[in-house]
Amino acid sequence: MTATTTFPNSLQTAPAGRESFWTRIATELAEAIGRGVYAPGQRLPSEHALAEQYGVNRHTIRRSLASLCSQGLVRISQGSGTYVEDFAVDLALGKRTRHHQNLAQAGLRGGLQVLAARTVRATAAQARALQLPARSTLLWLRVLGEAEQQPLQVSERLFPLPRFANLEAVVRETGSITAAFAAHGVADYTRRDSRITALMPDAEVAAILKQAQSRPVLQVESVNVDPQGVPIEYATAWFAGDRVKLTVSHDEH
Amino acid sequence: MTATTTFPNSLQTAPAGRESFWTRIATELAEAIGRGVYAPGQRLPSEHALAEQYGVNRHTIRRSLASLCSQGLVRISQGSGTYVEDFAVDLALGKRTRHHQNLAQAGLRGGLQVLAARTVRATAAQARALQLPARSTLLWLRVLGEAEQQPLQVSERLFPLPRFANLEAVVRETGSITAAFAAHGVADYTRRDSRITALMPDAEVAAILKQAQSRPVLQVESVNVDPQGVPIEYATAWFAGDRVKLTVSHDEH
DNA sequence: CGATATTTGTCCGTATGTATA
DNA sequence: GTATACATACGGACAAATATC
Repeated sequence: MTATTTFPNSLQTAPAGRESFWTRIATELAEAIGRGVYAPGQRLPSEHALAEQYGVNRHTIRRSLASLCSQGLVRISQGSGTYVEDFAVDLALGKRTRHHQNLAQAGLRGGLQVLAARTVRATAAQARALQLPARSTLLWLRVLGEAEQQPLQVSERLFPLPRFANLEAVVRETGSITAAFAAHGVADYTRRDSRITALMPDAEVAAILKQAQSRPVLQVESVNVDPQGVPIEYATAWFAGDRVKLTVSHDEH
Repeated sequence: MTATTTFPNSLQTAPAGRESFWTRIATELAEAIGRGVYAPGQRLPSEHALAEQYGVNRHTIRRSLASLCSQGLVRISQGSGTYVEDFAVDLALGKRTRHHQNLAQAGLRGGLQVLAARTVRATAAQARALQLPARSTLLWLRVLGEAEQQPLQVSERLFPLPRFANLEAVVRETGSITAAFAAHGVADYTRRDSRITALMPDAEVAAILKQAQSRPVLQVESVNVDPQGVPIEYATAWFAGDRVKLTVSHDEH
């Protein structure tokens, strides 16, 4: 009963040269979902309730919801209700995790984009993970992973430096870590392990992921090794908690 | 300077029949860490400052900190300070995930505790996950997983009902799902897959995990199957994001 | 398991404003 | 100006799926 005022009940037909009611309501609902007013997985008010709330007929609300459904923002379930879609993407987390492959499997287009690059000295923990001497020189990349123009993850990746000197340029060109490794003679690589936790993003990560700082992120630390078992990458990735679900398959072995 | 009142400065020796100063301070600090007063990675006040704050000798504080360090809650670094460990527990997530085994591996004591139980009808999604007809009767358990008196996870678990009719009683007795399965003729079981995401807890989950509602949780959905591949459990677990890190090892296969 | 309430899906009809021929 | 086609919006009725007790 709060937002009724935006829709004057006196004029029941679409405004003259302006957009239609159902379009306006659809965008309002989409924005509310984006702001977290309706959290992922949560049920929207019933069509009847929304109709009353916006002061329009139930059919008008149905038109709006159908639009949101076709956009993939909500899932309509007969007899149950209309729910905010939990996750846009279901990413596989396994021995051979590849960003492009993951997206292709989900039927999405996207790639990696280098946001920043520089050379750094390894901290104690980083050096240990990469099995290098402390304070070794490393290539540091901040990389954005997108799918369908939506940011999915941002990651900070460290590579041993004499070996992968030209890596940044290749990643920028191809948008692929796999391709960059291949250009440096690493035809194949595997993920040794992944450490996953949930935390709140800092302002920078939240801004890059285009999500509210009050929404959580999945942090995944991982080490990739070449076929000889030599660590070649130590990465920390932050995934948009609302847009990503990580699936671990245990069917191997 | 807020909690000084609980420690009367006039009485400097250990209270008669009550717990010792260092134990009391240790639990207070642990609770403060749990409530997020001291965030993961943050440096605690110096031993000198804590001693002054609690009105005790620095050695008493050292005793408390040593205890917390042995419990894995803090990391003491000479010349630098005492830091809240980012994660108290590193849990393995694999084909054979067992709560007790996980805790034992981390050198912790703990178990499972049935908070609530009832029989429910399967929703469409649950029935699909368990490969059962819709609206099948299921056993529903809400289970708390603790380690060292600290809540680590709370889970909602669904079991097919004619088969596991007596499961609740055995779990209550033994504090172990594995034992309860064994009592029902399931000597071994494996996890088929896990779907992981980050989200904000509702008031109920936050209360059970004794964490602020503004701290994120890791949600893990999983399906366990018996040796014949028949689903026997569909579980959704919420882990305290600040106290748990999930490690996925990809070294199999 | 069954009865009942809730919620979405589909159909009917009516009216009005907009664009086009 | 008139006729036609189309999009939008309202009101009602019932069916189908789901939730609740």
